[in-house]
Amino acid sequence: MAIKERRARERAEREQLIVRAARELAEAEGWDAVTTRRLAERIEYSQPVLYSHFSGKDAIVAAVAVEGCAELAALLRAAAADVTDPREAFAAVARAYLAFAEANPALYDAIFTLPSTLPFGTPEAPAPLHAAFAAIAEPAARSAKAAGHDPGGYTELAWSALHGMVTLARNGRLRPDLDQPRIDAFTAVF
Amino acid sequence: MAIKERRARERAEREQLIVRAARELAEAEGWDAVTTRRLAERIEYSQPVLYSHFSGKDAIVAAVAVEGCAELAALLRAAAADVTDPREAFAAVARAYLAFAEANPALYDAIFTLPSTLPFGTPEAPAPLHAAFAAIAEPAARSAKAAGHDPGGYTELAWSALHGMVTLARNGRLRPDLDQPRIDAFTAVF
DNA sequence: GTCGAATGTCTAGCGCTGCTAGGATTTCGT
DNA sequence: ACGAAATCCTAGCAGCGCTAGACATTCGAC
Repeated sequence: MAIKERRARERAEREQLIVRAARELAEAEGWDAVTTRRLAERIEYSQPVLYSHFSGKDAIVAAVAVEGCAELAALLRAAAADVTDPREAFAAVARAYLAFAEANPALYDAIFTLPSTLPFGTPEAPAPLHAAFAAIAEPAARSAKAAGHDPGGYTELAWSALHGMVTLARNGRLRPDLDQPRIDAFTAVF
Repeated sequence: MAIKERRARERAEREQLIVRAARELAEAEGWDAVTTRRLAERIEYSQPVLYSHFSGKDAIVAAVAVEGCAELAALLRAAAADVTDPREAFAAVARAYLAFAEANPALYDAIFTLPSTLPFGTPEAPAPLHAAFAAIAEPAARSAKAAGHDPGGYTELAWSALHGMVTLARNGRLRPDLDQPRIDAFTAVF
């Protein structure tokens, strides 16, 4: 019985080892550099071992994304925790979101940009996905209401603006000297 | 001399054939399906012929993107052509932009989403790139000014919101039932 | 028309990718 | 110690972007 538990523990540790290796390699060199061979080497197993834990490379990326969602949710909640004004709270959430994306580009891509097998927006989605979305949507909705707007469209528009800023800036399509004016415009609007 | 011209003409036609094949295949099946083998088969040449026209697959995608920029620019200019009110003109541009993205997902990705070798935002960028960006930025700036905002940050924020809406919606991260409220919110803000 | 040079196109193959089949090794229970 | 179960591995598949050098075609000169 103790053997079964040790085995399960080792298995879980190895799974986490794979997810961590993928994440670190992606942040260091981009997702293109995350190959099954490099992951296998990094965890000191052979390639097929990856497949005893995950259905494929996509599933590894999805696991990294789920981990990232949990962290993002926690970060956004913390950003808004001591702010009572809804608009100020959402401004704080927005700044935290942008900072997260800047600090964790590969994680951000895994969650929001890369093709994904994760069931976003469905009831079956893992809890961290719900948590991350709620951590954006709830402060956004409160801010919209405080400004007299209908929260539905505004919430999604605000998130779209954040996401657009992240992705266009990263692709070199936005002017770096307009970073602050852009964020100021964002907080003025939303 | 006439032989030289015929050769140049044939070469240009073949180059255009490659770009068209890539574009059609991408729109039909996504960029993942655009492989050098499939392109070569489709234009009825062997693979290495692609490399006598383009430095690599990236360059083919870039050529598609440049073509798409020209079309987008023309479309956006046409959308705003008969609208005198700056805010209405930009609303029309926004709708045209969203419609373009929806009608041409692969083209949109080639321009705005995929890693690119194109020198966006530099003086050396091909004219269609400048034209497409100007066709977004100029109406946006006029709309911002008409509303009493500083155009710099607002212009880029507006574009970020559009781009965010396109990409998040495509990835299934936005609610389809909020499509219209989201666009209404956009035009109310920008 | 013939021939050689120039130009263009091809086959074959490289290194790399994600993934799998089946064999080899290790662990566990008796 | 032995056999079964679990785990891990090697080797290899099909596919990817790209390249070297061989082969084929076209062109210009005679």
